[in-house]
Amino acid sequence: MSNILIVDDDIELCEMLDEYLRLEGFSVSAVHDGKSGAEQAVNGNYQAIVLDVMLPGQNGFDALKQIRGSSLIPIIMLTAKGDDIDRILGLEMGADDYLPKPFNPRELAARLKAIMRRSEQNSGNASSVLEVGKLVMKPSSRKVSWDGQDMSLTSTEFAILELLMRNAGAAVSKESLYEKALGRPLEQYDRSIDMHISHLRRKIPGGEHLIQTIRGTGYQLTLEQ
Amino acid sequence: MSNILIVDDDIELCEMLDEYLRLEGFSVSAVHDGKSGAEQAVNGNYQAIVLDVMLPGQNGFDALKQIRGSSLIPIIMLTAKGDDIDRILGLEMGADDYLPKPFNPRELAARLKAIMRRSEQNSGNASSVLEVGKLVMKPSSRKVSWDGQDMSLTSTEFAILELLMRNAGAAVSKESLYEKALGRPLEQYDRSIDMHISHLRRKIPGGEHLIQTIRGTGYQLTLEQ
DNA sequence: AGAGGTTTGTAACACTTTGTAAAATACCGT
DNA sequence: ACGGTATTTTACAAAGTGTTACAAACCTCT
Repeated sequence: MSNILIVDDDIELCEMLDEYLRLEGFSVSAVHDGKSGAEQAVNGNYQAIVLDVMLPGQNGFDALKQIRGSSLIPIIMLTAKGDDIDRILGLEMGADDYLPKPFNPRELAARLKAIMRRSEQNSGNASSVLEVGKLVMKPSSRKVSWDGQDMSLTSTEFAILELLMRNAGAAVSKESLYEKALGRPLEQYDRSIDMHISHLRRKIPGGEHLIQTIRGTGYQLTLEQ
Repeated sequence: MSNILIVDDDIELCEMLDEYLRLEGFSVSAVHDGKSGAEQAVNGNYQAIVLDVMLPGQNGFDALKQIRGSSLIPIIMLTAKGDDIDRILGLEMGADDYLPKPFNPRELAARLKAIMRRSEQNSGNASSVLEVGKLVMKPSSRKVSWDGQDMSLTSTEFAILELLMRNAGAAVSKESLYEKALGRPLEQYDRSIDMHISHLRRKIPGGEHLIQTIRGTGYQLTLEQ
């Protein structure tokens, strides 16, 4: 059964969606402000979130950021006309899809199914645990272990390692490491990523083999040991 | 660079999209019927497909099915106004997204970026192993061994050897070695590939026999030992 | 076979990128 | 504001890559 959380202050809309989505085989809950939305969203009971941009108190963007801080749960944003689509879908915010109001509930159902299908495909291992050899990472609880032993990483090291693990076996460019892990573009003579890589290599046993340098390109996590 | 294939019989629309998507940093090609669309889509040169539902000859759904038969390339369907059912069908048939006509090109660009970002994340693809005689290469773990013994190659040497191994038994032109391994065009008096080949020959036991010079063309890995 | 031109092999050097220690700065909870 | 941690900058060493130069191999034409 797919549990959907709707976060919208329009109570009538929530009831209507509840009714329609139940017919489509979803199970629906609703809350009406961003703060409770963000709290509920990450409690692990839902498979997808429908999140309105305009909310009383904390707005939808803040809620989105807060949720993305600890979860990759599929999120559809309900936007007002004219909102900046690029930002909503972009890495900055990280929504999976959006739907401009007013919308047809059938379309919401279709998009919900689509993003849930995608996220199902993505997480071969349902519980969103990343595993590469003896390295195990749980992004939701921000824990990493090597061969069962917990290791302590700083948040930047964590972000970099997460990116590398999500692309294990393939090179990740420095550009995208800066962009996605540090949230800023790579500038000339900027060496921070190199420094963090250096630290990671030292912290992870066998790190110098695990994290390979692809000169002129970036870094890569090796798949086989 | 991201190559996009547009499959739509509306030539004006194609030109407009071409223009707009180029501004957004995509590289665009267009074909105008489903049959060529399906053929082009799977040739490996594109990172995403924009596919109209209404096409002369083979319609968009057939093309979609055909493409999905052999590729998981990201596909956005362009649907006619009003046909929710078609849209839903499209998503259930394995399109990654859809956009009802008429649409804002910005929205297409945003959705393209979104699905490409997703598919980039997904491709933790199975690690293939390349074998040519006693040479074994695992690109995902960046390891090469000769007769079971690991050898250490630099990134460029690795890239060149990978290309040669993927085309073992056939000549690989210097042009494509420069283009694909060094990521730049071959310029006059540029000898770097020759240097790297020289190093490779020295590092690989029996390298002078293994890597053959095809004068005036390029280099080739011999199949027999 | 030999002359003359072109392409390739490789050593030596020049330049670029990366590794990492250490210092400087930013950040955060108290 | 203070102390501790995290991150970025700086500086220099080490490794990798590109350029130059010349010798060797090859091709073409006579």
